[in-house]
Formats: sequence, C-alpha cells, structure tokens
Amino acid sequence: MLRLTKKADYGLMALKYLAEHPDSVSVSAKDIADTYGIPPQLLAKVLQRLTKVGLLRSHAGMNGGYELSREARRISAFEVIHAIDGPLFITSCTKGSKSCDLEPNCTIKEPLARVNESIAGVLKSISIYDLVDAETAAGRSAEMLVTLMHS
Amino acid sequence: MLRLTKKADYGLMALKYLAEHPDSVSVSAKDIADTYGIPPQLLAKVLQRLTKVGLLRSHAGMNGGYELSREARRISAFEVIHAIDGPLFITSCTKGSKSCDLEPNCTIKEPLARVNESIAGVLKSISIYDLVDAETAAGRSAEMLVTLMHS
DNA sequence: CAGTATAGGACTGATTTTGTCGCAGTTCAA
DNA sequence: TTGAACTGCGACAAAATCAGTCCTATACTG
Ligand code: FES
Ligand code: FES
Repeated sequence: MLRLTKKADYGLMALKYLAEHPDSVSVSAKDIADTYGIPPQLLAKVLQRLTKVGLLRSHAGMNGGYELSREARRISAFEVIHAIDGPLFITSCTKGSKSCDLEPNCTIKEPLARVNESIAGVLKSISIYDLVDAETAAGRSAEMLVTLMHS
Repeated sequence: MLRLTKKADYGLMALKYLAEHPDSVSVSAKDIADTYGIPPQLLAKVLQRLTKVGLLRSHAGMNGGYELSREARRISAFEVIHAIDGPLFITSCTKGSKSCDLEPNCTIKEPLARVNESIAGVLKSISIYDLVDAETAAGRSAEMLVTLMHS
C-alpha cells in the first residue's frame, strides 16, 4: 500500500543526482541511467515529463542533457511525484474525473481527504536538497507539519 | 498515486458501518455489501482477513456475522489498511523481503523512510470512530501529529 | 436436517505499471 | 555537411497487480 511507482522513484533519484552534480552543465539521461542501473529509455521519459512541467531544463544535441530549473532546495518531492504519478489521492475513487457509483453511500471519502492533505504536506516539506543532505530532512519535516496542522 | 486499494476502502467502510451499528449483535457481510452496493464475496474476503488479524470477531451460522473486536476508538485506519493491503510502503522496493538490485546506489530510500513514518503516523492517528464522527478527526489528527513529531 | 453464514483456495478478466521500439527533431563538432 | 549524441513522442508489448467470481468445505442455528 501507499507505494511510490518506480517511475517516481527514478525521478527522485535523477533529481537527486542532478542536485549532487551542479558543476556539470548538463547530464544526459543515459548518464544517470547508467550510474543507477535503470532502463535508459524509461528514465528518459521520466525526465521528459519533468521537463514538461518545468522542473528541469533540457538541452538536445551532443553533450546535451538536463539541469535543474531551480535550486534543489526549491523543488519538493511532492512536485516530482505529482508530475510523474499524477495527482495523489488516497481514496480509491478519483474525485477528479468520475465519481464512483457508491458516492452517496460512502462516507469514508471525506475524512480520508484530510489524511491526504497531511501526506501531501509531508511530501511538500521534503525538497530534493533534503534527499542529498538527508540529516536535515526530519527536522524540517516536523516543523512544517506542525505549522501545517495549525492552519 | 498513493491510492488505497478498493479492498482497503471496502474494509474501512465496513468497519465504519459496524461502528455505527453497535446495537446489532452481529452483521453479515452480505448486509454491509448490500447497503454499500459492493460485491458481497469480495467484501466477505476482506472481512475474513480482518478477522484473521483480530480486528473483527466472526460468528458463523444463521444470524451470524461480524462485530468489532475492540471499540471503534481503538482501531486505527493504519491497522485496517495494513491488514488488507499489506505492509508495503512508499519506497518502491520493499525493504522487508527482497531488496532491489539498485540498493547500493539508491540513496533515496533512507530519507523517504522518514516520510513513510510520518504517513503511518497520520494513519495511526485516525480511528474508525473518527470516520463515524468525522468532525473530530481533524483536531485529533493534528494533536497526535504534533506529539508524534516531537518524539 | 435445512438453511444461512463464515473460511478459503483457484481462477479469470481488467487495469496499471514497466519497459521497449521506432522515428522525428536538435545540437555540436569534426 | 555529415554523423554522432542527444531530447521528444507515440505506440506497443510484457509483466505485475487488482478486482471480482466460482466452488467447496465447514460451522452454527433452529
Ligand atoms: S469509494 Fe467512491 S465515494 Fe467512497
Ligand atoms: S529503489 Fe530500491 S533501494 Fe532505492
């Protein structure tokens, strides 16, 4: 349950890699795929998607590749996951498109929406930079959560 | 993404139903399935699973059915989801059974484990009773979270 | 015993996820 | 100007997971 798709995982790994190599002007999908041992073409698609939503800047051609469009500190895990896996909804029926047939009966959706918000809050409080410098993540996460809950 | 399986949804709905009908000594799977319009046999399996892990008590035979094994306030959404959807967590590679092949390279797992804990915390702070009396859920959730984070 | 209910294994079909292939466009540098 | 090394897509195939059904056994009630 509640598991991230591999694509999202790949995306986070790639962004982390980019954050760790700010010196390189741009890194190709293949480079990242090779170092992590993940399917190059699949990673390429993930990175293309991240580019499309504006988290990355791409550069075609020889010595081309990708670079972060903002500093790692300003890219949240939520954005990445949202871009790749789509809007995260804990309820099995996606409220967005088509409400499920048990809508009138199901009273579980509402309270679970709050849980959803909490989770989104946690994810928003984690930045790519936090993945690099893992130690700071816990503290920041707790801080953000408290303020989030008081709002 | 991050969506609950329908089974887990059904399980939560059923438990909520049971919490709302404490007067009835026991309720059959069919009763619940009918009121919510979900496949009876599927719900039956879910309830069987919940019985197996001790969240419900079952009673075969005529006028048989299920009842909560504890008060609704003491059954968390986490337990229900965990029982039905299994222990798999936000990291795509289940740490429990078999570590994925990119284990040595992937440095993302660790920080994400914290996120995982936070989410589990939220789920643990929601009880079946909170689903019934939805208004209180938000408050309790926030409270629990803050204490959780400070531990 | 007859009827109703849980218990659970096996199985099929639907849906989602994961990964591949092929081709078109872009950039760079020899 | 040619070709190698890239990104950008769309379609597709393979694999895994989920949802739902069926069938049989067992337990309890009256
Ligand atoms: S399961 Fe669809 S509205 Fe709750
Ligand atoms: S994806 Fe398996 S260890 Fe990170």
